[in-house]
Amino acid sequence: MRVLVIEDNSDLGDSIVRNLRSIGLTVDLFGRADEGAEAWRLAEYSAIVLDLMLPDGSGLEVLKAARAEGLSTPVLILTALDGVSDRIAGLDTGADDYLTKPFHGDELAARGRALMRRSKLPIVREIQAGSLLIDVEARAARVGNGEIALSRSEFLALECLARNQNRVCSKESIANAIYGFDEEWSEGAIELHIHRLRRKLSQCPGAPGIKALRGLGYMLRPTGAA
Amino acid sequence: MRVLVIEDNSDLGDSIVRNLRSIGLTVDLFGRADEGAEAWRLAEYSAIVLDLMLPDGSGLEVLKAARAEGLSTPVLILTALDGVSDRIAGLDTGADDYLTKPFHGDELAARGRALMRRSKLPIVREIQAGSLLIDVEARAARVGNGEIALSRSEFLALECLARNQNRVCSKESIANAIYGFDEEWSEGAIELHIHRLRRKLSQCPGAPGIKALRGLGYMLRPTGAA
DNA sequence: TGAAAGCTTACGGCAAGCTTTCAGGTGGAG
DNA sequence: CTCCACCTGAAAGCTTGCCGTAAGCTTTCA
Repeated sequence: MRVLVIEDNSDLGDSIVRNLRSIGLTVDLFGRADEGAEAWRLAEYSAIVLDLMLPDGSGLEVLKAARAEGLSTPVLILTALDGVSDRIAGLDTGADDYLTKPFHGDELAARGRALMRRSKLPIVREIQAGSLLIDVEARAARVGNGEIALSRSEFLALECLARNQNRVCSKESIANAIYGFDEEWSEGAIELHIHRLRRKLSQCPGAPGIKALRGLGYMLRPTGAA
Repeated sequence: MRVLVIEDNSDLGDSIVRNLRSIGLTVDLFGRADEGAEAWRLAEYSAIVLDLMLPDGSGLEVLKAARAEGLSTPVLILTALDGVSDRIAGLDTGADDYLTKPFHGDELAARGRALMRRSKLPIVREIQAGSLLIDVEARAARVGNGEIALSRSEFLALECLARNQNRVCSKESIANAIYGFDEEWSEGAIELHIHRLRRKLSQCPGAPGIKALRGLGYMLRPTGAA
């Protein structure tokens, strides 16, 4: 799941990013309103965190414009402690929730979760793929009783595959699940992650396998055998 | 457990903070009514200590507004010795108890404890994590019959982990359990607390372990082995 | 059969986490 | 007031595990 953060204060921005990442989200951070506007045209986000006080104009206007364009992603706005009017204006303009600065990291994570829960997107806490069960919240993958220890990248790749059962996941879409917007990545790295994932899955009897589709990508195969 | 203190006299405020902290609470201190009002919207407090004489208007009004918004946290108000009418008005407005200045630190602590005991909030007094039992009120951790001696920070960290079984606790959320709003903290310090906690837990056969999830945080593991 | 795509292994860099040490601070006991 | 025990966290060095490049091998397809 992918979240866009638009915040010019880099300390606060980093903290937000770390926090959201800690609950398993992939995060893109931008410091300016126009960059953010461009980003949400390019990628599909599950939620957006928007600071209203930005160096290049009010975040409000950008939000307004985006809603007019048909953006339906849930938006959480950040305002200064005393920006009551901003806050109200924000909610009028199409924000779904707000948070005043300063705030606790926990609070942000909780609001984020609530936001996504309320959104139309079906938030799946557990994904079942044959005998494989992925617990997104606990970041754990199980086959029967056995838990499979996965690294961050491996988990995200598997989650992407499991969310798209019987559909092909291109390397690019897997990369999008693992890496942020501006991070570089190579096909070799994806192949390597798939390789390590396969090795771990194969040690678990009954676990599904990953099939490669030449030129297209990968697919999760319901049963371990063929 | 976390407490909000709204008190403009900084000497008195500090004294209250020290006092409450000494009985194991995490405390946020604010000097103005509006700051306090924002704070209790943002974080979940177990109790609130509110001075009625504040520079920016009466604490009473703020309390009234908050109750109207649905705040159900127990509130303890502080009044001057001769502010009888204030006191009565306070209780009418939705305070749960009062204390006249000057007062003894002990008295404050005792009232605070009583307040939380009486609270309607579903405060969990005991948390079970496998063979580990945490008595929040008595600030004690037990495995079987053996009690584990923990420092304040260690206890709070463990409490945070135990409240979130099968979920990842980021270092930030653990820090939020230990430190107040404006206190600085370092990741190293959290790691250190976890380290000491682990050492104590490991000496107790059957106690759960703490698993590190690289880049995400920590998780309490139901059984010591596995 | 040759090229492209995918697979596998090896290796090194790097960041996260762990552990130890040390010093300052606080609180309680004498 | 002094002493002592304990709690706390900064600092430093060590360990671990993740990640990704690189290189060579295998498979697939034209």
